[in-house]
Amino acid sequence: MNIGEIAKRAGVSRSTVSYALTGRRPVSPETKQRILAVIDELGYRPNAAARALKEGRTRTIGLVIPPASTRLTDMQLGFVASVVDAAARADLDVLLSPSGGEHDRSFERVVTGQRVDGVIVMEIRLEDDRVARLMASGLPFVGIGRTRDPDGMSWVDLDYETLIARCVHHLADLGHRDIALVNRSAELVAAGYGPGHRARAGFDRAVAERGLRGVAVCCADDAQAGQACTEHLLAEHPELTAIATVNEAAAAGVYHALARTGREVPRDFSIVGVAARHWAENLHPPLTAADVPAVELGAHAVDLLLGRIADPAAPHRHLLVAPPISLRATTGPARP
Amino acid sequence: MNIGEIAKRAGVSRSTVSYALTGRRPVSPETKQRILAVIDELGYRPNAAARALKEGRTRTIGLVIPPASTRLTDMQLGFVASVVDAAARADLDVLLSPSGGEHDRSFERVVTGQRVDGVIVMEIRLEDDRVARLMASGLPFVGIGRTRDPDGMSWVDLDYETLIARCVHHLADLGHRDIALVNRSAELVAAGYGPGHRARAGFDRAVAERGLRGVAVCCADDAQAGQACTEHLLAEHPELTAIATVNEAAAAGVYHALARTGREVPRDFSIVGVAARHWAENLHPPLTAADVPAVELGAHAVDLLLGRIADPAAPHRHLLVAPPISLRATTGPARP
DNA sequence: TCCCATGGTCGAACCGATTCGACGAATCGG
DNA sequence: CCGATTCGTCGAATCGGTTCGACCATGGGA
Repeated sequence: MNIGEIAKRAGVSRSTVSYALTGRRPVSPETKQRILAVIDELGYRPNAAARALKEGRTRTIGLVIPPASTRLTDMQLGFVASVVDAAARADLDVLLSPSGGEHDRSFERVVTGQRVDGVIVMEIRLEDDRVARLMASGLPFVGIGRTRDPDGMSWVDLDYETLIARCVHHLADLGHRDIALVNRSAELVAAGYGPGHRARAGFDRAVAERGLRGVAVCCADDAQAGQACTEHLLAEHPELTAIATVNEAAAAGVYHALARTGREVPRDFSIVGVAARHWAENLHPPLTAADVPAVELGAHAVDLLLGRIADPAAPHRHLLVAPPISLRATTGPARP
Repeated sequence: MNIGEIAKRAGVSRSTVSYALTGRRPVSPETKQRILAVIDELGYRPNAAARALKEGRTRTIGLVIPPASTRLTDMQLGFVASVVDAAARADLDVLLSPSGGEHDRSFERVVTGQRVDGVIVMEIRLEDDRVARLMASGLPFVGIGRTRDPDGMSWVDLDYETLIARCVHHLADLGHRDIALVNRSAELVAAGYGPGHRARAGFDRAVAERGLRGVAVCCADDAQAGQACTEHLLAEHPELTAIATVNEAAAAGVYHALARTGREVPRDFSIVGVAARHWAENLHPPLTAADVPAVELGAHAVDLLLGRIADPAAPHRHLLVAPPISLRATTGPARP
C-alpha cells in the first residue's frame, strides 16, 4: 500500500498520484477522480517517514515536560492539554519528552534526531541547560516560562511578580498588615525555578511598598505539606491574618491547617493565590485567585512556535500575562 | 551533518559508518575510533525519518488519550505518566493523540500514517470504534481498559466489579445496611464507559449477596457535582450510612456534603472508594480506598505492546488487577 | 499560419539512512 | 603450502515519498 501501488492500479505514474494529492501541479479531473477512488478503496495513507525525509519537516512538535515521576500540577496539566489541543488544530502531532534526571536520552533524541520541527519547553529555570542546548542546536523552540535573561528566545509566561504583588495589594487594601507567602518547594526555588523567585520578588516589593510585615516560606507541592507548613507558620507567627500563595497543590492543606487552628475563612483569615480556575473553584470555599489562562498561553506558545518554524530568522516574540484576580470566597476585611 | 559527511571526514564509506554505529558487522578498532571521533566532534545524530523509512519501524508509540478538552482525572494522569516513563526506559518516544470529537484526524494520522510502531489506547468503551479501527488496521495495540468482549485484543484493566464488590463487603462487615454507589457521570455511563458499568454490576451483586439496601447514582467528575449529588442523595435517602465511589474527582464534594449535613466521617458515615493513592492521601481525612496501581498498569501496558510489536501473531495477553483496600480514615462501624 | 504558453503527464533524481553482495587481505586447518 | 573462512570495507540497491526537467497535445494571440 504505497504510492507505487496506487499509481499502478490507477494506470498513472507515481508523480501524478503525488500531484493529485498535494495539488502542486494540475491534474485532469478524470485522472484525479480515478486516483482518489483507488486510494479510497485501498485506504492508502502516505508514509509519514518518507514524506518527512523528502520534505525535511516532520509535521510534529516536541513537548518537553518535567520528568513524569514528579506529579504534574493542575496548571501544568492545563498547559499540556492546551498545547496538544492547539497542535491538533494545526494538524500537528505532539511528541512527549520527559526531561531531567534519567530522561536526558529522550530529550537528546528529540532535539538532535530531527524528529520534530520545533519544541515547546515547560518548567524553565532561571538558568536552564535545556534552553542552552536548544539555542546551540538551532531548533526552533518556545518556552512556557523564561530564563533569567530571555531576550534570545521566544516565550510565554505568567507574570508572577506582578500577580503576587497584586495579591498583596488586594490584602493590604482589605486592611491586612501581617501576611505570609506560601511559595513552591524549597528544592524548586533552590534549583532556580523562575516562578518561585519572581513570586518572592513581587511579594517583597509589595510588602515594602505598603509597609507591611511579610514572611515567606517554601512548601512542597501537596496538601499534607501545605497543612504542616501552615500550622508551623501560624505557630511561629500568630499575628498573621492572610496568606498569598502560588502553590495550588498545597492550598487544600492550608485550608485544613486554618480550620484546625480555629480560624474561619474568610472571617478570621484571608487567602489569595494563583491557580488554575478549575482548581480554585473546586476548593471549599472557592479560592480567590488569579486564574491561570492555561488555554490561552498554550495556544499562544504553539502560535509562536509555528512562526519560528516558518521563519527562524524572525525576531523573537513573547507574551507575559497577568490575569486579574477572580474574587471568590476566601478574602475579606481584616478584623480589627 | 548526515552520514555521508561523517564518512567523508573519516575517510570511509557510508556503510562503514553505519556498521560502526549499529555494530551489525565488524569494524576495525582504529576505524571505529576515527568515526566516533568525527561524530562526536560534529554532534551527528542519525536522521530519524530516514532510519524509520528504511527499517520500517519508528521507535515511537502512540498514546491515545481522551480529548484534551475533557479534564484528565488524577488516575488518567497517572497512566499517562507511567506510560511515558516506561516508554522512555525502553528508548521509545511517545506520540500523543487526542481522540474523539474533533480530533479524529489526529487519531487517523497516528493509526494509518505509519507514524508509530504501536498504540496504547486509554478510556476504552464497552463498544469502541477506535478499537475496531485498530483491529482492522492490523497495527499492534494495547488497551488500558477493555471492550465488552475483549478476547481479540491485549489489555490491562482494573477489576472494577471486584473492587466495588469488595468495598461493599467491607462496609457490610462494619455493619452498614444502607449504602450508596457514587458512580462516574451519567454521560460516560450512557456512552458505554466500562468502569461505570462494571462498578454498577459489582455493586448490585454484592448488595444482593449481603442482603443490603443499595442505591446507585451517577455524578459528574468534579467536586461541585459531588457535593450537589451527595446532598440530593442524603435528602432522598436519609437512612444511608455509607458511600462507595469510583469517582475520585467528586470525593472532595462528597466530604463537604456530609459535613454540611452534620455527618462526621467516619463516626457517623463511612466512605470507601477506588482512587489514585496520591489523591486518597491528599483528601482530609484520607480516603480509605483501593489504590489504583497506575505505574504498574502503565508499565505493563508498554510491556504488552512491545511484545505485540515483536511478534504480532502471538496470542493476546491481559492483566486484570484488583488492588486491596488501603484502610485510611474514612470507614468505621455503623452506629446502632 | 506559426509560435508560445499552458495543461497534463511521465521518468528520474533525491532525501539519509540500512543492508546485501562482492572483494581483497589476513588467518587457519590439514 | 593451498583452499576455505573470516575480517574489514566498499559500492549499489532500497525504503516511499516529492519535485524537477522534459515531453506532447491543445489552444489562443499575433
